Amino acid sequence: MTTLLAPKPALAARRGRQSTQRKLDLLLETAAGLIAEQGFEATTIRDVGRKSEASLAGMYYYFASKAELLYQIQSRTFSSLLAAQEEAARMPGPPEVRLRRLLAGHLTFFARHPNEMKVCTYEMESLKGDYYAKVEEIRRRYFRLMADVVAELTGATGRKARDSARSRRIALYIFGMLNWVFMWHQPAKDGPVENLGSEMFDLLIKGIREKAPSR
Amino acid sequence: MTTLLAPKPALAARRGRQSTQRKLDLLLETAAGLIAEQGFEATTIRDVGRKSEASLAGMYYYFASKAELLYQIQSRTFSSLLAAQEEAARMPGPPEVRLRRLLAGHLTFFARHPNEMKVCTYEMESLKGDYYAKVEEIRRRYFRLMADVVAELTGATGRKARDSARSRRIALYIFGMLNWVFMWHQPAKDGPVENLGSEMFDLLIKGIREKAPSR
DNA sequence: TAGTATATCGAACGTTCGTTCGAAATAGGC
DNA sequence: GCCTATTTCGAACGAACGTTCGATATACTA
Repeated sequence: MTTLLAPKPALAARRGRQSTQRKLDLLLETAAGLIAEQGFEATTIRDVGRKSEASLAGMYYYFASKAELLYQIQSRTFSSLLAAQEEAARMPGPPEVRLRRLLAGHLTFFARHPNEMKVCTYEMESLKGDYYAKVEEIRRRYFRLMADVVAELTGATGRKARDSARSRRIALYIFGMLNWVFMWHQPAKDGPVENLGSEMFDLLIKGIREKAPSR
Repeated sequence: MTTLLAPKPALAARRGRQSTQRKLDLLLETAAGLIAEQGFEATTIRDVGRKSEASLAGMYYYFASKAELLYQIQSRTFSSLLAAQEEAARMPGPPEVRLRRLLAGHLTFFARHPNEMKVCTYEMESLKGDYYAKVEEIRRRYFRLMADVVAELTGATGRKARDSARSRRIALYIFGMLNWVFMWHQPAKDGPVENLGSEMFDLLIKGIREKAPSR
C-alpha cells in the first residue's frame, strides 16, 4: 500500500528531505512534459533522466517502475484538480453559477498544468490494474461533480431514469468539449484559455434547460 | 510517391489480386482493432500477424514499415469519412439541416468503423513527417466542412475576424463532443450512437444562433 | 509441363527498452 | 573525524522490438 507512493519517507523527513521532495517534483514535471509530447510508451526513462540531469539508475530511487511514474503524475494531478473543483461546487449559488465555476476551474487548471492535464486525459488507458482502478475512482468522483450540477439544471432531481441518463450524457458532452481543448488551444493564437469557459456556458445553457427535446 | 502506398500493384491487378486485396483489408482491420485497444506504440507487428494468421516477415510484404501501416489505416478511413461528409454537406438545405447531417454522419461512420475512428482520433500524433502532413491535410478539409456550416449559422458570412474566430471555436467544441463519444459510448448501455446526434443538435442550436454573447 | 511473378516464411541482426545490483559518493548526528 | 542512512551512478542483463534476407511455396501464363 505504501509501495504505491514515493520511496519510504522514513527519517528523511528531517534530513535532505526538501531537496529530495524538490527533485521528485522536478522528475514528475519533466516526465509529464515528455509524455504529453510523445506519449507514454514512446517516452523513455532514459529521456526523463537525461532531461532532469539524473542517471538512469538514479530514477529508480524515486520510482519503483515506469508504470508507477505515470500513476504518480495522474494521481497527484487529478487529486489536486478534484479538490479544487469540489470546493468550487460546494460554494453556494444557483446551479448556473456553479456550472460556470466548474467550466472555468477546469480550464484554469489546464492553463496552469497543461502537460499534466494532457497526461491525465490522454494516457488514462496506459495505466493497468490497481493503478488504473485508483485513478478511475478519482475520475468517477470528478465526473459526478459535473453531472450533479447538470442534473439540477435539467430538473432531473427525482429518480427518473430518462432524465438522469440525459444529464449524464450532457456531462459527457461537456467533458468532451473541455478535454478536446487540450488538443488545439495555443495561448498565442486563441487567447487565455479561461475565456472559453464563458463561451461554452453561453453556448450550452439554453439547450440544457430545455426539458423536452424536439424529437 | 507511390512508395507511400501499398506494394506496387504492378500486374497483380489480374492475378491473385482479389485475395491479396482481401488480406490487406484483413490486416488493416486487425491492426486497427489492436491499436484502438492498446495504442500504436504498444501494438506489435508480431501481434497483428499472429491475430491475422500471418508470419512476422509476411507482414512486410504488405507494409514497408510499421509507420506506413498506421498511415494506411488513417488515410483510408479519413478519406472515406471525408468523401461521405462532403456529399452530405453539398446536398441542399438550410444550414440547420446540414449541421444535423454532419453530426449524424460522423456518428454513423463511427458506429460502422469504431476501431478505425479511434485510431484516427487518438493516434494522429503518432504519425511523423510526410505521413502526418498528408493525413493532416485531409483532417483540415474535414474541419473546414464543419466550420463553414457553423459559420452560416452564426451569421459570420463576411470577413469579420471576430465572428470567424468564434465559429472556428464552436466547430472545435463540436468535434470535442463528437470525438469524446468514442471514449465512453457502449451500444448496450447507451443505445445506438446515431441518436446522440439529434441530442447534440438540440443542445447547441440556440446557443450557436445567438449573435452577441452575454459578455 | 516448364517458367515466371507473386506470396509466405524461418531465422537472424542490431538496437533499445525496463530493470537490477553493487559500489561509490554525500550529508547529517555524535 | 568516524558512523550511519540517504542519494547517486556505471555497468550489465534479459527480453522484446522493427526490420532484413534468402529460401521456399503457390498460382498463373504460355
